[in-house]
Amino acid sequence: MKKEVTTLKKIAQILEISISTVSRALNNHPDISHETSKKVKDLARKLHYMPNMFAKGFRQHKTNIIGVIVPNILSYFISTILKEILLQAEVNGYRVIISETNNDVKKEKEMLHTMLQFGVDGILMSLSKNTVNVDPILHALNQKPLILFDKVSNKIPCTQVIIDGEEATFNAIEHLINIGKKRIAIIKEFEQSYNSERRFQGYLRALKTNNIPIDKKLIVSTHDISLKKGRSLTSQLISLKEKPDAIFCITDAAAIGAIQTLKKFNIKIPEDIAVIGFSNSLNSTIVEPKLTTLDQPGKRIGEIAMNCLVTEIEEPKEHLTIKTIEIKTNLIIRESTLLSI
Amino acid sequence: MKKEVTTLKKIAQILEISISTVSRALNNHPDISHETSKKVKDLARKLHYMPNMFAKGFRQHKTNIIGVIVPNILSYFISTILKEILLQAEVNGYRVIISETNNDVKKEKEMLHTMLQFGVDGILMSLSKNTVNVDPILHALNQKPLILFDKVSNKIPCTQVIIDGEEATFNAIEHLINIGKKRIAIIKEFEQSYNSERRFQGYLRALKTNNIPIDKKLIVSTHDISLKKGRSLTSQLISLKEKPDAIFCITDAAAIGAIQTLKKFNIKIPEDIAVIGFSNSLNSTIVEPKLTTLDQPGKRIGEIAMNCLVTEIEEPKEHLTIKTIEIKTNLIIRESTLLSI
DNA sequence: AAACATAACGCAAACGTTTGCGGTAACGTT
DNA sequence: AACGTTACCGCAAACGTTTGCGTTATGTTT
Repeated sequence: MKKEVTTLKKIAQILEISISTVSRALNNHPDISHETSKKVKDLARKLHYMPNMFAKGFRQHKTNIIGVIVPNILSYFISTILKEILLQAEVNGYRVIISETNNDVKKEKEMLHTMLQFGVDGILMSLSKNTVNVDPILHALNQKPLILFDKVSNKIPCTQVIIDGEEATFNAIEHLINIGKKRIAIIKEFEQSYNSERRFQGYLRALKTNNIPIDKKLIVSTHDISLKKGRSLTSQLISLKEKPDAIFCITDAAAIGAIQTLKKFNIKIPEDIAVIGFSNSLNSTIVEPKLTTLDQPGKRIGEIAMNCLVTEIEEPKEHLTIKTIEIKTNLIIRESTLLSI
Repeated sequence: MKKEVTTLKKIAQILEISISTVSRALNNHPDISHETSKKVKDLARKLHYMPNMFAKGFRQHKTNIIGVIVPNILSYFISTILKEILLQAEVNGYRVIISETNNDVKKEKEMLHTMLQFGVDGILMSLSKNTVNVDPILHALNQKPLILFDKVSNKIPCTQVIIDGEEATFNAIEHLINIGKKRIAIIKEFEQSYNSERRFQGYLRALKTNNIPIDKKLIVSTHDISLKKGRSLTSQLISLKEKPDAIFCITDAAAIGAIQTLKKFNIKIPEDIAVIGFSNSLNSTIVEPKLTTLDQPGKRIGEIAMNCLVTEIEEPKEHLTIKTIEIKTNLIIRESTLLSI
């Protein structure tokens, strides 16, 4: 199992030169003659020399590891982001440690601590659902570059990368209005959800802009949005005296639940009630009718977040970088809002 | 940004004792008096002491990092495994570095190299689709504990954790036979896919056991199984003179494609043609009719793989551990095979 | 009282790498 | 001939931690 490991020392001994020369040769230091440089490199290759990352990281206080903390790895959207983060990390010569909080604030704090202790060069993080005390994060931010994505908080002064949910929702609602819908319901989360709240703002603005009165009965909220909640809240909506003629859900899962319930009660989609989701998840094209939804470009988020982080790591500023990058998104129109006129 | 960092040295200076004593105190070495031990620990806490992992790993040649290499992180099944790996890693005090190969053999080799160079304590790996040259993996296996899961190869002498696809498929096919199906088609991958091949063996055995002749026209293969391929291969199947009365797909995605095509041609599911998939993915309950499928307990795989690896790391043997752990799975019967008799 | 055991701690080396500084030789310049 | 320059290389310290061994003081046994 154990293998003889080649070090600079060994190479130096064989070649009868000093360790420093070997080190410099391998790092292309100009002080080394082309001849020795070549000898060293050849031997290093032959002996399968691998620099000991620990000695290296130990010396130069740089680990080339980036920590990523997300609530739930099972989410397709998150996976998309992770995929791109991994790619960009590789391109930039970093490795990635991933941790999951499962929306547990205590764990979130622990993971943050572990990562710092481990000496990551920077942190990419998506907050868990009920992070109220941001002190641990501020503390981390004080030590290493940290960037928030998707699930963010305006209480934390750092670079944040998010989807422009406000405008996205605005467009989606206007699309519903354009196809003649007037009683547009929304299924959302409670106020503490940043994303939900922004989407709700877009909903309100679209209605206001188009002079449609706001009916509080058409605004329903839940703590844990899901397919099941989509179903139950939809039952609630269609039992109203004045039914909605469209339902906007801040999540594809909820939208699919809505569709299932509507079909169960033989309500025609989109003629009677149109449905829009949010995410452009895989399921949105499997469900029938296919779901109109808002694309969530996870790739872009991952790409931007990672590149911002690398910049902050490699070009450290005196003061914290505070900026919010909002990524525009597209409405993908499918059968659930496609009126065949 | 930079923060004063507390080291053993600093604590030692303040307390006017030696560094070794501080180290031992924090590591609960018996040589240290309870009194000093307490003083040290108190001060350490007060100064937010964090052991420098690099100095530590450097000293004891142990990183407490485990490398995970998978073909594609976007797969729900893989995500499930990863989720459990992360959990078990945390429980056992390890951190996890994840890399994606995207089924690129060259990248696979690189990742392996990087991980070894980085000094991971062990590797968990799922092979990419077309890994033929296993030398790099053998080389890695020679240096550190390595365990394969899901996508494995019998050319590599190590612990392997897989789903018992043979028996699973056998059960699925027998289920089809039990509901009266006789011309059972299979949509699979070409021979080089280990998993596909094992499932195919189960298919053959089930037919043989039940004295059903094998019709080669009902066996279709592809290199890249997917939803689209599920569609096209199904069109191919239903254009046969003697149509199948059931289709078994080695993948949920392909099965959903099959369902879509069957519906398009107004073929009744399951009366005319029944469909079974493999994975119990999220989509399998969204599609209509809901898909009968085989559960893939990713959680179990992740759990077992991780625990085996930890054992191999912490209790090293002289010889390589060679064993294959096959996890049984359940048939989940849903509408796509539910004949309402 | 001598010999020994024990508890508690310090010394110093070691892990593999990087790097500032200094040194040597060879050459070119006045 | 004396000096400056350049190219190339080695010495040794440093990073923070662990650990074998040595040391001291104290207590215990004969």
